[in-house]
Amino acid sequence: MRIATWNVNSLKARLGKLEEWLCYAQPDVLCLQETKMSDAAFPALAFAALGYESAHHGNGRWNGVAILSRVGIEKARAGFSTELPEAIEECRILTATCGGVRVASVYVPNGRAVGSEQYELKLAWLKRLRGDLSASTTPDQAVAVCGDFNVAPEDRDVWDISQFAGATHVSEPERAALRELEDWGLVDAFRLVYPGVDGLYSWWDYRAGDFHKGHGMRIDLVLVSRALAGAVRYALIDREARKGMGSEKPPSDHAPLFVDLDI
DNA sequence: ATGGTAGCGCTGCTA
Repeated sequence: MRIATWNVNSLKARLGKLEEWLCYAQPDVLCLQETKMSDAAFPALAFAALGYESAHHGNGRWNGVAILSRVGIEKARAGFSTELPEAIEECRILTATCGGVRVASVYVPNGRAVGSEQYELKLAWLKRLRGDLSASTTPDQAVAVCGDFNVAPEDRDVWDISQFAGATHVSEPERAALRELEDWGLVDAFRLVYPGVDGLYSWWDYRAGDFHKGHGMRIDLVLVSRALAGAVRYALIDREARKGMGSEKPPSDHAPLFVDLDI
């Protein structure tokens, strides 16, 4: 099974590129983030034409997550398993069972600035995610949590850690919240494949030519449960898709990540 | 040079 994740930064703006990418990358399951779309506008028919069933959770202007699957979608659930005020969940998580794997597409809040109200919300959201996982499944089951975590797990996951003093995405509380997910029983699949390779990123700021300078961060992750870790065969961040694939329209600021599992 | 770009949508917010 090839499972992928991509923050598309507006599905409406990226639909053509996404269709093209589906045709050559051939994922079995794809988690999308930042669709910036309402459920009513979600182009399910376009995906069905390519052989994908889909589910979407979005309100329109901000956030929005989706799952596409050509190995079935069952028991789709928008939001966390227990009700929370809308301001906390914000259309940032969608979970479904695809080909026997419980898949979550997550868009973790950005956090804006360390110590801000939004930063505290980010930490609370990650804690909530862990609570949700332990309430609804176990690491002995096939689970994959995929998406834009807005956290770089280690210093080597950013282009120059000295440029990030006091910044979000690298702060210790954020990393600790991510480690709590791993302590529950999730493994960073990309690092299983590239344990010793630095300089591999999934996001680059649109500004200042950051992509071409190699000024990026690895914040898009596929976390697999212990039950699946042994099945990880290959992983890749598709930097070509970040280049724009020859189109005039700008690409997303994120590259897609896919992981191949022997299941 | 305290900058820069993109999306949404029409004003300024979010990233």
